[in-house]
Amino acid sequence: MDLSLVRSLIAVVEHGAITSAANELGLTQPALSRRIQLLEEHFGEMLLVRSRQGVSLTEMGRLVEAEGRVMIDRWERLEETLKAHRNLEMGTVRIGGGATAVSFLLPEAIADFQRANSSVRFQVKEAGSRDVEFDVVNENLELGIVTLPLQPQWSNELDVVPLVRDRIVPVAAEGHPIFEQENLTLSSLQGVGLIGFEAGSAIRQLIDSALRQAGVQMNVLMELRSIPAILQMVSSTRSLGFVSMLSLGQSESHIRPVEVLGLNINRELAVISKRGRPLSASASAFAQTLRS
Amino acid sequence: MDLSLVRSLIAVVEHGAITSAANELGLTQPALSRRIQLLEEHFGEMLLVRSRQGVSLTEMGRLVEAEGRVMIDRWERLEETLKAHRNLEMGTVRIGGGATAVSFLLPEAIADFQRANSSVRFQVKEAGSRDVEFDVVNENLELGIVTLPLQPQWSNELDVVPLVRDRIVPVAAEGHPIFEQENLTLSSLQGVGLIGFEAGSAIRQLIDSALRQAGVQMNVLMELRSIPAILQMVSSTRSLGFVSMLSLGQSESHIRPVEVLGLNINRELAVISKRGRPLSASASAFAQTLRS
DNA sequence: TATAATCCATAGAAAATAGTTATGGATTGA
DNA sequence: TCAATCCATAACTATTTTCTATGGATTATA
Repeated sequence: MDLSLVRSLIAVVEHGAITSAANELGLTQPALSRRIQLLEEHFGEMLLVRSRQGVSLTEMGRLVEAEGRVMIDRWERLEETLKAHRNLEMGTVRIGGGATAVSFLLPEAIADFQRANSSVRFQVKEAGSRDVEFDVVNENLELGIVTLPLQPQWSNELDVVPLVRDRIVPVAAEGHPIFEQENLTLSSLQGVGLIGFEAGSAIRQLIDSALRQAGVQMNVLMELRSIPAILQMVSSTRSLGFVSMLSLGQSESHIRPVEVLGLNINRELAVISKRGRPLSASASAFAQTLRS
Repeated sequence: MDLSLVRSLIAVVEHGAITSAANELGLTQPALSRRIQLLEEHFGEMLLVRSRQGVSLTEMGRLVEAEGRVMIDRWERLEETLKAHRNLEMGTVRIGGGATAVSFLLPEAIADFQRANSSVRFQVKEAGSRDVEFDVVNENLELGIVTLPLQPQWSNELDVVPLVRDRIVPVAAEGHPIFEQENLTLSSLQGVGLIGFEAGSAIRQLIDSALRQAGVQMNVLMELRSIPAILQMVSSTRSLGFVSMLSLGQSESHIRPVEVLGLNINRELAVISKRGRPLSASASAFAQTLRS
């Protein structure tokens, strides 16, 4: 199953003689002669007709040559493909992240990256941090952006690179009565209506535990998955929401953070990848981009 | 460019571990380990991630595996194809012959042959004997059925197997006045109207030289290529034709040979093939059929 | 007609490659 | 902690490939 034997055959056919083909291949004539014999032995067929004025293909030789060219071409194409991946001229980055990461970190990072490497494609999956961790561990995703800390069971299956420190703040629409009050404290939030992330999500757990710790019980009116939906709801129902500062940055909305004394919910986002598994060239390059 | 290395990779992937794959392949673990390393070296990429619980593919490994399966499949298909040709389950016989051979020898022979080897295809070229010789010498045809003798210039480029001795006879339609005469002699043909083969064809040359030798001058009314056309003309114009006995054998026509004392035109048909060039299995088998 | 030249094949030696045995490091399970 | 189980490495051996040298056969040339 050695394509280089087929390649020898093709060289011989193109030169019409073993001797001159051997020269080109940097072999001696007996060596090349032997290689053709090996191929003939393998297929159990004469492939060349030898004569004084060189050689020519038999019918079976023609079949082997034609199919051999295809196989050699595929082999070379495969080499090219691998090279292209190395040079970031090809490739797909499979990355997952939570709502914040996918909506407010990735778009810019991907745009940056594609400016330099326009041929690399992206598959982005939005899911809860724990789901993303699962997918990375199971190699469905190469990279993930998740809220720390990791699930302990997987912490030594993953490589973790801290990415950004993020703050979760209560928000309300401009003109909401809460902006009238000065020196808001935690207890002022008692019983206030809240639009939250769905139960079980990492960010929701952070918020819940922070409020529980402060002894505040808020009134969860609604649970949503996406940040834009939450902001929309905050705006139209004139209730409170908790969202990441990252999601307030650029958008020109009338939603504004509410300063509450003593309320400080922080989280850390990190890039994860499966430990011990080398990243593809494109994923590796993108992870680099993310970190800067 | 060794597909057996790729095959090793695939075996390893399927077993999930080098050690057990090595067992199946009848190799030792270090040997198989080495083969994978060779493949990795060739492509300049890690293809497997090694860990305590076996190995798994990298992204690039996946590419190599997928493409490798295709290439190995093609290689095996090629082996099958050659085997099929050997077993006459495939193949094409390219054969040429003159009008008589193509119309009156080949149909039956091909039918016989295909009864036993239904998958072998035929490409039949009808041409003058000299053209057929040319095509066989130039390997456009594998076999030819021609009138002997060969063109001397090619006689040592061709293998010749005599096939059948054939007689060329004058023919006329039943009821033609010539059948009234008894003891026809050559001189009775003097000036008689003749439908003949086209000038230059082997059979025409035979007839011409036989008549010339006998000192008879016939009157060539028409020159045609195909035997059915000649017979048709003989019938409708009520003139004489010269055709091979072979072409009168089976057909139930009202054309009958005319006995002329002292007129004996014979020719020998032979199967030719290019000397020193092995016939394909199907051509070889068909040549065998022809001879019987 | 002989002679030289040019193919390809073969034989035996040399070189290169691939495989085996033996061993070690690392991780997992008992 | 120990044994077991992976894979990697090293040194040796076996096999395969290539090279050198040669010969047979055919074609061109003297």
